[in-house]
Amino acid sequence: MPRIRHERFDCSPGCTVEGTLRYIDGKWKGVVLYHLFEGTLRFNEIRRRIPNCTQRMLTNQLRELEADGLIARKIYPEVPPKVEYSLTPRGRSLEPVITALKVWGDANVTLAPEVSQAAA
Amino acid sequence: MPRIRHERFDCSPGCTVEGTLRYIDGKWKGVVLYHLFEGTLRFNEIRRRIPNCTQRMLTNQLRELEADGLIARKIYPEVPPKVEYSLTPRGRSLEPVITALKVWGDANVTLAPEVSQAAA
DNA sequence: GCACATAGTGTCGAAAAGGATACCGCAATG
DNA sequence: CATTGCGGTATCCTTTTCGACACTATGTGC
Repeated sequence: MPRIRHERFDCSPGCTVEGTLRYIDGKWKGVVLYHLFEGTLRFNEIRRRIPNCTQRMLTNQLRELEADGLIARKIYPEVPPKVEYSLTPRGRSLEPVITALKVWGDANVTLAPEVSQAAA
Repeated sequence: MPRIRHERFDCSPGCTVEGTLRYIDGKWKGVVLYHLFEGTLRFNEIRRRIPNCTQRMLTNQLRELEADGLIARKIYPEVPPKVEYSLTPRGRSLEPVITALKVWGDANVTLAPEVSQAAA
């Protein structure tokens, strides 16, 4: 479950902003959503796209996104397990938001020079 | 200091999304930014607009936003202290992002029933 | 028989975020 | 003299988040 940022969302006129943030807040949710905009992916396909994320964390994030109705989880009862993740319409409706975040990020999140080389 | 979501932002194609999130992540940053879009505000003016936020947390969030170059802090060396907060150009450039968050939130973050009647 | 791939789960512990409360100096106000 | 408003700090504590690591069952290939 994501951090519950405010138990009530009428605290202030801008609180739906925080409300949206509550859905995409979580260390890897933004990236997961981003990759799912490309299309349906299996668990390990996502995992390979986000190598820094541990299996347990990925499971957590996917479960939270599913609980929030943003992604759908389809299990194929085969014997090498197969699970596919895809966006729900609600999840897909986040696209402009993610896009806005990406646009700003591309312009402003300078993959910091000292970070990109040292990454200490 | 905000949570450092990823020490590297080249981990995955969608990582600038997370990079942007890093700036606005923090329990009250979204609301603070939202209010500052209205114009310059003094410390206690912001505080009164976000009554659920404690003084310590507000100070923290403002300091982080300042450190990230999103807001400017102007101190008037008067004897009843006076400090004004305003957006920097960089902060103002976040407006489309905050707006996208708000638009989605207004449509999808259903203010809990008892809340939405109060908001009506 | 052994390792590998699949999609997870369980437990532990460190670190960070966030909340509660008390305190600061100073001026004006009552 | 006491209180209020200003813009914070300092301290303590709880909750949440996140990462490391080990473990599961099943089927296939070697």
